[in-house]
Amino acid sequence: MNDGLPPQMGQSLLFLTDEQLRKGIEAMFFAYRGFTADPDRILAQKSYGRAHHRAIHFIHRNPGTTVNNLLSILGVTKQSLNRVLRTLIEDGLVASAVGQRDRRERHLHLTEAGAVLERELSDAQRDRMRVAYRAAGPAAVAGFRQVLEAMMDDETRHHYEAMKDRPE
Amino acid sequence: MNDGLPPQMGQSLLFLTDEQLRKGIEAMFFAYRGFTADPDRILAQKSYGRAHHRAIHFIHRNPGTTVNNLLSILGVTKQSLNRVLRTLIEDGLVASAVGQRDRRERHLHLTEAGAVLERELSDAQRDRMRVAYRAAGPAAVAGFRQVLEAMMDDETRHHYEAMKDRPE
DNA sequence: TTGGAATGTCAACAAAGCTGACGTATTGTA
DNA sequence: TACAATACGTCAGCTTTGTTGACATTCCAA
Repeated sequence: MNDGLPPQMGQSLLFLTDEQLRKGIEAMFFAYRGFTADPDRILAQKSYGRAHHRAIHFIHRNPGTTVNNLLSILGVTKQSLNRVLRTLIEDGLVASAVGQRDRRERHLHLTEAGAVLERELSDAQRDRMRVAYRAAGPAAVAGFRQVLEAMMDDETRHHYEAMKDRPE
Repeated sequence: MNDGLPPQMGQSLLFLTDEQLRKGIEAMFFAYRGFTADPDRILAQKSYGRAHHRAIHFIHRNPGTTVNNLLSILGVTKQSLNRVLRTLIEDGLVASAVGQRDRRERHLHLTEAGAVLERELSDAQRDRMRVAYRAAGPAAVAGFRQVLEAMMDDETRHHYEAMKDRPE
């Protein structure tokens, strides 16, 4: 649609044509499918879903997080999270501990079994990521991260940056 | 976990540490939420969902596509697609035409009303994409696309590339 | 001590995926 | 020309994961 750009526009803005943007949109859609494919296969075997994966991931990254905090990271309702959390607690993958300072709060941790599953899932997901990173190279990876960060909502980016540099 | 790399590894592979990969994983998760947020708001007003958006998008990109082809692009079952397609046809956004060469096939097109909604949705999604692209710059965008393409499944990448350079 | 915040639970519902089975029209082939 | 395969649509039923709304419990803090 915006092809046939005026020549004086030069090459520098070609990446902002509708066509380029559309390619980026489709790349996001197709890549996200690959991104979730490997964990999905593991989860299906254990009758869990993506929601369980997300809960496990962010509890692992934020050990001792409260339910409310997890809620705002994941961006779902407490009822929805609660259903997932309940099965994880019942199955002994997540431990819920009453808060010390504020006993209304529940602090969440992975149990050993939970950590095992977390590792299995993140290994699978990292493997694909590693292949993609290696194929694209360090400069591409830096660009990849830059664009993704710029795509986030402000509040979301806040969450992302808050746990950005926490070493494992 | 893979921090404290041996010095002989140098800087060149630092982007493949578990920590870097994890950041990429979280960036994908958070960015995808932003990626879908704007269309989702528009769709919710019209009681449609993401599945409708995807169907509309790919019918727009592949006018005259058959149901089977759309199925393999979207990677869902025909029952699932059919439910969405039926409402779009009933609502007059999509037209289904019996094939000329093979009368078993149905060829799908957007109606004018369908094209209007497509434009509204893709405008919203492109706007966010444009802001992100502009913030990150052309080099970052190239890297972004490279990594995403490397993340796709082989079959998926095939679909992606098949409609890659079709001008609008 | 009372109001409000944090948490949890019950019920009901919707979107969107899945499997399996079946019907119909059409096409290609033996 | 029969018969098998293909393309599509549909019915029924199930799952995951999201949503609202209503309500109870617990507990901090004014």
